[in-house]
Amino acid sequence: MNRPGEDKSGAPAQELVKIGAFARLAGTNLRTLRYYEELGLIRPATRSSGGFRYYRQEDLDRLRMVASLQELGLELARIRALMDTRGAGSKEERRARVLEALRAQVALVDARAARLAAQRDGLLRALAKLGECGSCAHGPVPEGDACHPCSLDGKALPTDLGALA
Amino acid sequence: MNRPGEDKSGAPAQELVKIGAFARLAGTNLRTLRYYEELGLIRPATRSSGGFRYYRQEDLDRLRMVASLQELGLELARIRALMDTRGAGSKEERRARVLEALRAQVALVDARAARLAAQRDGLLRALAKLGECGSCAHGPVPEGDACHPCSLDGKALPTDLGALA
DNA sequence: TTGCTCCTCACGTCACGTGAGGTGGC
DNA sequence: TTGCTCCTCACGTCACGTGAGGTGGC
Repeated sequence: MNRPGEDKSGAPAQELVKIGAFARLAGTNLRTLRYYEELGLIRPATRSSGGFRYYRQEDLDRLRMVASLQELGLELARIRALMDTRGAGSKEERRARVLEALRAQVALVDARAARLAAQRDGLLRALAKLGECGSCAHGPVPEGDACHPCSLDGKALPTDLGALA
Repeated sequence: MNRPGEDKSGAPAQELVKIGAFARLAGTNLRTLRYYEELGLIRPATRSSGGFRYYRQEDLDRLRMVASLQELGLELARIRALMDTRGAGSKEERRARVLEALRAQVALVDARAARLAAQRDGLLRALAKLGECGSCAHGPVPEGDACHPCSLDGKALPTDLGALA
């Protein structure tokens, strides 16, 4: 049960760190590293006979790239697919794959942003309408009457807030 | 085993529909209705002796409001909390609670939008940088060298794309 | 009786968080 | 030997989707 990376002279063959130190270096945590390993994203360079994971400093590059791509919103499966095909094909082909993935991500982000904008819009509209209710003597009673249409202007409430107001 | 809502004369006391019809009326599906019931958001007016759910047309109002609030991005637990306190307190208090929830939601949406904007920004930057790589003779070899810093300008690649390009 | 509708589990999704219960390493 | 670190399950999250296997209702 000795730590790996040591030859008989006791000199470390490389800089190996346990998962805790590695996580600290990378600004992440143990669970995430184990999860990434499960997904095939990063593996420790070796394991001790007791099962402890040992990482090389160089593995940080790979981990940092995963983190970077994740910050851009890519999901882990996509990131894995991208990294799996590293080294496959020519330099041009590899670049094309990355470009493709990033462009697809831009489209995804745009779609999400559009949804959020619509939500914001609906929220402001509802907020404005509820502002008017302040001066309205009507309104649903506790028993559950709903305001639709609005007693003030006869139009449906935005997003059917009728029953809530 | 007769359907509920019928008295001895066989005349329906109210308009009762089974879950399938109700889902169709509401533009949703069975699973969602059952899930909402589990969360305490909507309950069928009654059940047949065989366990079938029967809904009133009027229950549509409540369901539509859940759907509307969900479109605004509120999570179901929040929606439930809002609807649970309906009828509690004065008209003003109820209005204040709704206003509060909607304002909190605006803040949430804004935060999400900011994150998306940052992602979009990072994506465009990475895309631009990768564009330059096309004319670069360097680049990581299959064995795993990474481009950091960039061989062209000596600066770190955006979002650590170095190992990918 | 035949179908169509409905029922209740219960697993899967995504990226981890959070224990529980138990050992490795210096 | 004491602690600190690490190990492997395994459940929980959120809003359902998707079967499986079985019955209700007209």
